[in-house]
Amino acid sequence: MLKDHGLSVTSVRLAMLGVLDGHAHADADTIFNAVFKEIATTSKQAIYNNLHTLVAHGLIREIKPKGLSCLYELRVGDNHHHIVCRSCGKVVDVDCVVGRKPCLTPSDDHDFLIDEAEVTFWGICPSCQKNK
Amino acid sequence: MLKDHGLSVTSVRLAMLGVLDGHAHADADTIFNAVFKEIATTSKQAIYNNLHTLVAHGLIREIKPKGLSCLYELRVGDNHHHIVCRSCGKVVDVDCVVGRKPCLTPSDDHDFLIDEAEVTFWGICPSCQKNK
DNA sequence: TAAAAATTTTGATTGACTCAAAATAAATAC
DNA sequence: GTATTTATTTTGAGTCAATCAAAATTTTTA
Repeated sequence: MLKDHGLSVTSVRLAMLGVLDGHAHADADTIFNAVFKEIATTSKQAIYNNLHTLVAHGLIREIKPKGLSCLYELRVGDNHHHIVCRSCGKVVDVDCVVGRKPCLTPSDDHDFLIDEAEVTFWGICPSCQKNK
Repeated sequence: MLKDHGLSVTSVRLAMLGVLDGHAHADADTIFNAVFKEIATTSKQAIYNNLHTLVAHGLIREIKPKGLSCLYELRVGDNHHHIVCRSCGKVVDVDCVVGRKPCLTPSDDHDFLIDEAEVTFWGICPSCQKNK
């Protein structure tokens, strides 16, 4: 997968992809800590470098719900959306509401060349509802 | 308007609302600089304090497109959406795609109690299209 | 007008993220 | 396989939006 994109295969990258495979919507710090358990010499900077590189090559997707750090996920290219808990910040995926290429058409595009519609649902997750 | 919400009427708040009235999607720094022209003794902290207070009382709305600082606008309660230019960061409003309470229903709510659907369209604005 | 409450100012601080350059590892050419 | 080139990683400093805390001031209430 990395080679297909002309990227070097490094232990840090493999570890990062492994972490994301087991933990969608992880932030840079979470990924760093998880990778650090395997590779004690790794650095935050390497994590940031690779996150940017992988995003640029479309291997991972970056989202940034208000109030949270950037989150990363392996699901790319399917234009799925997210529900975010206002209370604990938990994020879950939801398939696109409308169809394949969904809400790509706003009521008025103001002559913008639109390539993505990002949808974020906000609410309270089940466990935070209980704790209230 | 401020009094209706039990808030003190201060010169800084009036100036801020005036700025937002003339300039939707302004960030804290922009608002500070504009207010500073009227009230040379004002501080960034006062701006931040009031932005939070006004947001909490629902008098203004805060959005935070990825890569930009928090932006503020007077249009509240109508669940409108935004188009953001990937190149220059310009933001424009779009009315809700679907209707009054639009996309409030995702394909699967995962038992979240959802209260808002935030839609951000990403693309290239007309003037950035020309400069390409 | 005085007392109480809210706001503003001032200054320090945080934290995610970035920048830059030397050190190292991976890929390519021989 | 080894040398060379290229890409990645490490290290350390630095940025910037935003936050925290407390004293000073303004606004509101009595």
